[in-house]
Amino acid sequence: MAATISDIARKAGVSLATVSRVINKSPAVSDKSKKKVESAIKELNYIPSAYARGLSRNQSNIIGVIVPEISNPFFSEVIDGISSVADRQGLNVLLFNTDENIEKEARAMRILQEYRIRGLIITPVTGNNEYDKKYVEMFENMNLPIVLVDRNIKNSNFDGVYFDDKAALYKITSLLIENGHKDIALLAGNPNHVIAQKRIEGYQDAFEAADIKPYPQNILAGDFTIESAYQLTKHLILTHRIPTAFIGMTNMLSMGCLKALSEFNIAIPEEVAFIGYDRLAMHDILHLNLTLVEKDAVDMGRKAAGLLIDKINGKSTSSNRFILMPELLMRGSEKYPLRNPNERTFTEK
Amino acid sequence: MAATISDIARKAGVSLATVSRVINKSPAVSDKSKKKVESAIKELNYIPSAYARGLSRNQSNIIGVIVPEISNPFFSEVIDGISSVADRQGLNVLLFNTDENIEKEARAMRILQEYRIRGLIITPVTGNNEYDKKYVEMFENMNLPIVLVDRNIKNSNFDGVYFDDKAALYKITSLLIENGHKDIALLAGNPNHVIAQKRIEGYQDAFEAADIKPYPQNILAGDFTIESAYQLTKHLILTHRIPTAFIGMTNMLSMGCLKALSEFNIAIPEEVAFIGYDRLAMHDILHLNLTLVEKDAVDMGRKAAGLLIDKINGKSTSSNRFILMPELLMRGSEKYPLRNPNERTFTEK
DNA sequence: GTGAAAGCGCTAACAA
DNA sequence: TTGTTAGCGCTTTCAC
Repeated sequence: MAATISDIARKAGVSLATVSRVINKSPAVSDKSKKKVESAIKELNYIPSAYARGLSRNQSNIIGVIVPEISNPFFSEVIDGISSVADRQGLNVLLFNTDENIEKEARAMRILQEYRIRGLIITPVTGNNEYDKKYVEMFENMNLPIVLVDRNIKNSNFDGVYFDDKAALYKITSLLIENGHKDIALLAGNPNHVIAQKRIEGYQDAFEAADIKPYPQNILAGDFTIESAYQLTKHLILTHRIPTAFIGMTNMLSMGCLKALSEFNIAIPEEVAFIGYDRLAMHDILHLNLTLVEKDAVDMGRKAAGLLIDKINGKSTSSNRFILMPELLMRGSEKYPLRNPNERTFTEK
Repeated sequence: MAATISDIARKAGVSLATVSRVINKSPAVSDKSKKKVESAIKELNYIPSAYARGLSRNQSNIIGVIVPEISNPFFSEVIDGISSVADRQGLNVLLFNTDENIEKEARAMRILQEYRIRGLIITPVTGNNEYDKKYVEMFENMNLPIVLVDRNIKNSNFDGVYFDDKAALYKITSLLIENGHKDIALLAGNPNHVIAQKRIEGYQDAFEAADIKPYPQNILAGDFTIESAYQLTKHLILTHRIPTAFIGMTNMLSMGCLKALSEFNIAIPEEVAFIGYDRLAMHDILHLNLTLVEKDAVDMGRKAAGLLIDKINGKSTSSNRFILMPELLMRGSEKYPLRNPNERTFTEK
């Protein structure tokens, strides 16, 4: 059995209260008592119980972090950012991975409440529109500081750190249009998701602003996996034609699309233009000088944690929502292609 | 204030014990009481306190997970594997990221002890040989089920899930030698680390077995970052010559090396052979058909969690150590190059 | 500067 | 099947 505070008190010849004061660095303790207590602590290798403390203070040091896909680099970087800030504040991170699964999410939320967490940082599972309405109730019932990351909940307005994806798509699309593109494919993920909808809007708005009609079949709908983007791109190449430009709506979708392009040896930017999301190590490594929207996940995590901590401390200022504006990193892959790859014939590998 | 068990008892007109029984699914409760309790729970939105339960049971449901670099895909996948298994067992994951920093690691360990965790899964910080000795004491003093992942501690023998990196390097190097290579550069990370040492041994043993003397300057020592591998490769190319083959000892080192090769437009496998670690999405995407050692991080995480749970349950079988044997994924990049890039002149970009 | 004692919310042994 | 009660280890008031 681990040593308890009374073991220390007995050993040091003082009361429980004094030991507690030493542990909590209360100034009102004589140096002599303090010394005695400290050496007893060392001797018995005493480590206070988070449970006893939590119970008696009726408060925890835990924040909950719920992500939908921990092995996605975006989220592991978000966690990195959160964890570094939380650490500095003496808050500990209880982590849950939902795998985009609503039941898992609900279970995680429940468990976190058992831990009486101080606050919650969550990227909610998406794709179930029915469920979206329940979030609002659920979150409000929890009566807990909550910060969302990257995904807002439909028809609601929770505090959080978001990225203006609509603006990003608008910017990307406009840039391409300015470069002479009209035939622009969009790897659009699952269009039932808010994520996708906002971005598609941005894409369409840019066309509208330029007074051009986009080809509806250029919006390649599927899900958010690499595989889906890969298949859709391949299908487009084999059965239709190759547009002059591709847009990857997320890093996963970009990867799938790039994979297909590479498989057919379609060169960027000589044969097609490409603009994606997120700077990935692989781009640099391969000298793929892609023009990109930069989305700094670590920073988003840090900001989310900062926001949460402010809320925990009641420092809820006017701005409890960060909406990060997209910046384009221009590297040339937006240019109108020199050659038209449609003159070649493509057959399944 | 959250509702407590006594609120429920009062509301349901039963005793605390009965409520507790219902919560813990004890069978010895009449249907009638059960119903009453359950509806009271629902009505008051009662959620038991993990602290009170932990204190009274003197036990937690938490396992600690300590990784040195959460944004490294290897570790986020390990966490993915751990978390999926832990979840199924009703264990919650308290996560710490040490950033390869010993102080942070010590702090994490301390906090985890405050939570009276059931067990610990850790990839210890490396690089400080002095400190390595302390681990043994520290871990043994904690008297806690501990499972290491990927890194063992020097001169010790902790349970864990390891990968036989020495065998991997032996296999890689032998394969290259069989293909006619003699001039093989090894991106070796920091040779003070156990990780690096074992692998260098494998490399050297393969040469010895083939009765060839390796060039000492082909062991490129630095640290484990992409940048370090990039600089070392670049330096080798500019100041010495280009070997016929490169080996990346970790995925990070491979990336740095590939980046430099790509910068000089040195083609794989036409001009140099390359063998790396870990299948990364980028390889597929870019049709870099690299021959690789496969290291399944998610699986290592799952195995680690399985091992830990067995230890927690006292099912410590004979094998509390997994040493995964490397498998080579052969894709052609091991071949002896067709052209000799040394005939070109290389200048800094 | 120090100590006694009540209480945090729950479990579990015991009694009924 | 149910209830009573004594803790679990700590914090915190209050009195000294």
